Amino acid sequence: MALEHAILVSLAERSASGYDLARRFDASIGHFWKASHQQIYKVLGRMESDKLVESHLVAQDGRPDKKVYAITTEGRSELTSWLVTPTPVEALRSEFAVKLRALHLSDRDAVLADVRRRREQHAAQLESYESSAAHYYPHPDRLDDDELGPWLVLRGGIIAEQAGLAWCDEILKELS
Amino acid sequence: MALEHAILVSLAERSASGYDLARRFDASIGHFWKASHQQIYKVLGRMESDKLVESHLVAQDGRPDKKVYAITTEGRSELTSWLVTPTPVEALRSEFAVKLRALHLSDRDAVLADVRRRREQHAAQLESYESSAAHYYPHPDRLDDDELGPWLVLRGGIIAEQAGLAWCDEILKELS
DNA sequence: AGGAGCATGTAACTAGTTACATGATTGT
DNA sequence: ACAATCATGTAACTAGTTACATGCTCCT
Repeated sequence: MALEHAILVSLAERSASGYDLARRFDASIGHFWKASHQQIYKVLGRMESDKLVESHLVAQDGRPDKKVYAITTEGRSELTSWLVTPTPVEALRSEFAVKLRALHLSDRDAVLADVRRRREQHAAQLESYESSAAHYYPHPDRLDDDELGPWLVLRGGIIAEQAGLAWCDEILKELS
Repeated sequence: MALEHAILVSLAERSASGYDLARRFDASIGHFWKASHQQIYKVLGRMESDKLVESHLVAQDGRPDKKVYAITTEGRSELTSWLVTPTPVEALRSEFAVKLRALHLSDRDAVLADVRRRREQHAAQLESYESSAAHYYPHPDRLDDDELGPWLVLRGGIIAEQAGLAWCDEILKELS
């Protein structure tokens, strides 16, 4: 399961509670790996019994206690060996492509509206990635060692959104 | 569940057995929606009890009998209403992006080898899409009504593979 | 008084994967 | 003799989603 590994990556950077992880997944990593808090709590529980992570309770004032998880030595070695295994190409699953393929059975205006919606979503996501890039990496030609990975991931997001946008534009050209 | 709808699209074009569907999913639709034969049989069973499809046995000589499924009127109306509902943007899940993000914890050569592998896979897939396009749609400016959808889907595949390739090249440039 | 944010979870369900199981025919 | 193709499935498991559940504090 890759969520486990995504959590290990995140905890390797900094220890965190389930709640913290859920927020991190909403922000940075979450663009490439979504996870709900329910799923995170469940997986953290299993990871703890597998000794990949360990937790200790931290009392806070004015806020509920939190259970802070840290990666263990075992977790780190699991992470290291996962990092160097070849990654299987992920199967892309596109409901939209299935609908588009059935265009001749469908309603042209409905498809058109759907494509326009998608186009706007791609445009918005692209803009958000680009402003992240400008904000966090103003000098992409001079990146620290630990910035290169995140930067390249962000570039991947930008490239993917541009491609999504280009596809929508091509569809719109054909349909309207 | 979108597999149900992908099956309905496929059966709306032509009736088929579970086995036939599995092969179709391996070929055209499968580039955008993978499904194993086990899963297809299971879903077909449910769809039959839901009256979206109906089957009859066809005896063949020299080959095992097959159960040919056809879309029902109810299936067709389900399909029609699904086709016009707005499509939620699919969350992209990239194990590769998670690994790349952890580049500073990883082995540079292993990542490099992985990226090269992915690059070749994208290149191979792109070539396969492009030869499909050249073969099935030699005149993309004069497409029949029922060809436009599949053509646009193929274009989406081409655009996505080009983007994947471009990303790999950018990573390779940074890493080597 | 009400909503947002902090914090943790359980339960039930749906979707998808992997392993197992069978058996005939056709081609090398 | 052996592998590939045709043909259909079951069983066990893993991953992920949706709905439900609780309770405190801070801000408006």
